[in-house]
Amino acid sequence: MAVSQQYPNMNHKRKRQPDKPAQNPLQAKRIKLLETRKHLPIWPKQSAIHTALAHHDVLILSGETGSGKSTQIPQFLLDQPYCKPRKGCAGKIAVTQPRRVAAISLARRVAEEMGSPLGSASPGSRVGYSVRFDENTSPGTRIKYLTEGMLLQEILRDGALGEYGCVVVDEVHERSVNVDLLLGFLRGLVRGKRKGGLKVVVMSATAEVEALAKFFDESAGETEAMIGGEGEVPQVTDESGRDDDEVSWNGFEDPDEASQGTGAINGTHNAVASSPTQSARIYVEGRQYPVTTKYLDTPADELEEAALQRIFALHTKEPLPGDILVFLPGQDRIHSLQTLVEEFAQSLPPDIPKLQVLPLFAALPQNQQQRIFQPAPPRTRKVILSTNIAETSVTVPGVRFVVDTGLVKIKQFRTRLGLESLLVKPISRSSADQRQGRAGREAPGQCHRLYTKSAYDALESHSAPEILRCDLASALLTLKARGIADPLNFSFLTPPPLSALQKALLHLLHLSALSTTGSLTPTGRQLSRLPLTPALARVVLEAAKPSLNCLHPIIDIVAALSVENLWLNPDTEEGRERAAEARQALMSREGDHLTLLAAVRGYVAEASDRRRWAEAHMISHRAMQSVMDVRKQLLAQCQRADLFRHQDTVAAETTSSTTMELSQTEPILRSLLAGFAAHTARLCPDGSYKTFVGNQTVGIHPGSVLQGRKVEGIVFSEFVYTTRAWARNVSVVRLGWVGEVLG
DNA sequence: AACAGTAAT
Repeated sequence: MAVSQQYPNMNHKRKRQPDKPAQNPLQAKRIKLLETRKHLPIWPKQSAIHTALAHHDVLILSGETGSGKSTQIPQFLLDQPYCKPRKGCAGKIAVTQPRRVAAISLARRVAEEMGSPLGSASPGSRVGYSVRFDENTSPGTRIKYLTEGMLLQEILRDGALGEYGCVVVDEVHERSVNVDLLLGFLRGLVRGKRKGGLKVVVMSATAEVEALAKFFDESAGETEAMIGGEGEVPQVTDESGRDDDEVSWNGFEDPDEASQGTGAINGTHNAVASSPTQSARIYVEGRQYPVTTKYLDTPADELEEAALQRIFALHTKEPLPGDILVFLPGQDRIHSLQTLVEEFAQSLPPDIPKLQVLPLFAALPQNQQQRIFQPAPPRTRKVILSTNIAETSVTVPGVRFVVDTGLVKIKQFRTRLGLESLLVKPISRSSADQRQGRAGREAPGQCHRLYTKSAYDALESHSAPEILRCDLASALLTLKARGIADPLNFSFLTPPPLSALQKALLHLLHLSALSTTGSLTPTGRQLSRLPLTPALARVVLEAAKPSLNCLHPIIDIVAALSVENLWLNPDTEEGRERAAEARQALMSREGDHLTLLAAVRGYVAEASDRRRWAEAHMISHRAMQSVMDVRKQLLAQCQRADLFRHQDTVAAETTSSTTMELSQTEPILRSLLAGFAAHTARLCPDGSYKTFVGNQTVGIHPGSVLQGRKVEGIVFSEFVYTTRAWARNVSVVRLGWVGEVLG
């Protein structure tokens, strides 16, 4: 949760302090902020929280937007006995966040509230943060905000997390894969009675406390998470078992029932002094303005049409100020609604304020995304057409009206087919409520749902946690590398189907990350250290072999593959033609991977103005900057792992890109095959491509440079199902090479 | 003509 989300009134006018002897400005700020802190809903709960953690190892804290929990809880805990340095434990506090920006902005805010410098600014700084590419801590750090992934990395170094006396896990209701893995590890540490003791605070929006309490409280039985031991697991076999791709998830209990559990503490001193393994619960209310919610009487035939009507009804009836935020499933429908609204806006009578339509989605170039933060021209209402990016990741200012189509695009991994599908689906009730809340951040608001009340009631209470929707190979490798001998019996908050776990183990076996007995191989250990999917990490290791000798170009390609949306996606026909022309010089006949390599090399070689180079090639400068970060990190890690020892570095650095293509194309494509042997297809007489493994028909994605080409074989690093099965990021391979890797 | 929800190591 971003700081700005928790402090709707953060920009209130500050009272001038009476004149005092010269004061440290950090302390002056701290004293001013203290007044604001005292008015947060969480403030009066401080003693209840202390009592709860004095008697329990686990506290489940539920509270909605505006309670102040993300900033205040760590400060409340700081002077408690379990946050004192002691034998086997440095007593620090870790606070995990699902997003980097949230970790950074919360750390910044808490440092201000504590009157402390931030991170490495001073050795005495008591607040820091740690996110990928940006570690900002000092020897004095007592409170560390970090992303979930960073804490998992710390578990790799120290399975007991001896640095911390308390771990606070925030935004658990979002149920990212990483938070689910962390909860399993933390449960193991608390139950395993870690040396020095460990307190865990799990923070969530209200609904799921019952399931969380059960997870931490239920007797361990036979499925304890074991850290530090590498044992035997059942034989990995090729039988895929029953097909349960279509997982239905029951969700959590009703919030009303959940708050009435046996261990509940309702904000007073009545802590239940039961076994410390029993978790405590505290509920804290949020702080939001009221939002009036309206439904359709009958389902809409055409959503864009219904949205258009609602937007114009609001615009003509409601006085300014008050912008409109519309939730749509994807870029295409945002664009079509934008066209409709802009056409209609031209027919508005001159006495009515103007409309400014602003699209918002992650792939949108940064400068266009920034437009939502700029004030509209006078007598103009903004209409923001957004994907679910505005649900949690971006807070749009000025919104008083939300229009919700009730749809979202969801990625689901299909275990049996080995592909991801990206499909438009109805949102969950909690998602609908989250969207509704976006209307009440600055003033009382309205939410207009473009579906009926009964449709809302029929929605799933929560969306399925990511761990039920993703390829589990990466998660299982994470578990194995952190000493979980038998990941099939790991304590998952929501255990994935056995068939999905087995399929992932098999994939890891094929990548030589696991042995046939299921133990982690030296290769598997190396793969787990790279910040890549197991398949891409395997490609990197393959390229480092002396026989292939192409680590430098493979790092460039892999870095580009692990970043989304390198190519800008114009929304007009003319734009698409311009883009094709701009990219002509980078295009490789060998496919998308060598085209990506040419793009990365071109950008690296550009000495004067890289932003202009990116714009001229219709490439996202922001994406390219992250490619540079990933590339740098991979180069450093490969250096540290001594993977460059067999590499001909002189040749890689001095050869021009064209010469390189001739000499290194084959080893590059062969390296890709080592990670993506199952993502290969051959050309059939009817002109279609069919996969070698599974014999499925697959189309070359319209965005590929190989689109429309007929070659004997292809390898692809992404396999997605949308309107049909598509191969994305595709390269040309010889049938003989595929035969070699498939045996 | 077809196509890309959102995070993260």
